[in-house]
Amino acid sequence: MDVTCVALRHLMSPRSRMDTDDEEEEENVYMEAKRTTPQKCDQTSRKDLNADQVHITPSKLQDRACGDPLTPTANLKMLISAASPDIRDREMRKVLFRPIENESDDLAVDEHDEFDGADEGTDEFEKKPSRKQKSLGLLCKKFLALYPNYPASSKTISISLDEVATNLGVERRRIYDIVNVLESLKLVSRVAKNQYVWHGQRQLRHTLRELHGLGRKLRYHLQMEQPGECGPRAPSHADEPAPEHGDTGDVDASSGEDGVQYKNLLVCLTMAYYFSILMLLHFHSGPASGRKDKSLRIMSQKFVTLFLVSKTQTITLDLAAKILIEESQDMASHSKYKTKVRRLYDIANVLTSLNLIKKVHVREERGRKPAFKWTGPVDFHSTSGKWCSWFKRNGQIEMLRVYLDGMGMLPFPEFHADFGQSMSQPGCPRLTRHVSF
DNA sequence: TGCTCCCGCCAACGC
DNA sequence: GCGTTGGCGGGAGCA
Repeated sequence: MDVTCVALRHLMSPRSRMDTDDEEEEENVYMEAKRTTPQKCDQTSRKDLNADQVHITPSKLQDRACGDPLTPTANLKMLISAASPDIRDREMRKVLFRPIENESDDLAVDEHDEFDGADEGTDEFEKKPSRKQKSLGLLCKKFLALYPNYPASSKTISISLDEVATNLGVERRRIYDIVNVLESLKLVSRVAKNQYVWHGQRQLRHTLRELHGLGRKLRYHLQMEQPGECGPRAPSHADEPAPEHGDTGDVDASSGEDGVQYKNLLVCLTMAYYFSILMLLHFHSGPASGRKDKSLRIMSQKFVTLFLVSKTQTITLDLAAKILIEESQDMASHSKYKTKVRRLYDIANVLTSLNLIKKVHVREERGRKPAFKWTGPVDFHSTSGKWCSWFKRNGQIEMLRVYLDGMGMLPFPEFHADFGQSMSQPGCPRLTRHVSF
């Protein structure tokens, strides 16, 4: 594949760049490709240059991307770009914003994905864009390139679906597909008709922790271990184990004040337990009862949850579809199954663009089977010890919140806010006195 | 041939 | 009524 971008170290010596073709460079190319302007350079013609020619200010080629390290100006730009995420993003947008119809190969820099090779041929303008060029995954990459991964929390980035659809040269329907999946991971949230707010991956780990907690609660992990077994059981709380995060070991119940705190802690945990049941009922509303329950958003959350509770973190679409069909208690007709799988492909494409999963193959009795492997963060589900310090610092209310958080019971940001607000109202601690056990 | 998934119809939803 | 949202499945591209 053509090397399309340079690593920083090459800025020190442009000539060495042309001589190198090792894996490290490839890796840098890949990492940088997400942040810098993807470029397609005529590598072969450049290799033909001799040493003297390299030192001559090169003529500006029509197709040469502005970051081409052969020109001093471009070198400067690249240096600035490397130092400034904003500039990198802007450069990225310049390329990605081109309508799909004119798109040829800019995203082919990503050698790790399956969009590779979508750019072959020189007379792309004559051709109808290929299926790959119009894929949801590629579209999602373009969408993601519009916004920073980790925006400053003080900055609100609004997304107008109409504008995005126009900019990316696609129908709004396709943007809905992407936005729904992003919304499931809280990378965006809907604020009004046609209007979303971009959060980026700021809350991603938190969201994953919630989903992981939910997955454990819903016993998805048991189904992942026994794929041949029947589908998800309705959440039964009668035999629910004690809360995993209820580690009270750090609390000294023997001393006077701490003893009172300890009792309050138990009250809180009891509340939390019953509250978590209520939240489960809210979040996991059982059989698909309406349009909303079947939405791509929910399906995406459940799909991600399956990865999070899976030991191998590898799931075939087949298995995921089966679990999800069982869960919604649809009759597992072939048609329903196919539809579910289609949607999972959509979701998987977006998750792949987010680098949260990647496509792999698993060996089965009847040969290889396509599957997806989780490649996203894995160190998201440890809250042990955390809530005890919270307890000491902020009292039981805040601790309760952290506990629920650890259980995956605070599914929505607005709920965090509401919860925090309502629980901090004067007199709120009285709530604990209303609970007897 | 089976897998993958784009595309757009059309119904639910909400103002 | 009309614009928005999104479920759904036909069918075409691709390996």
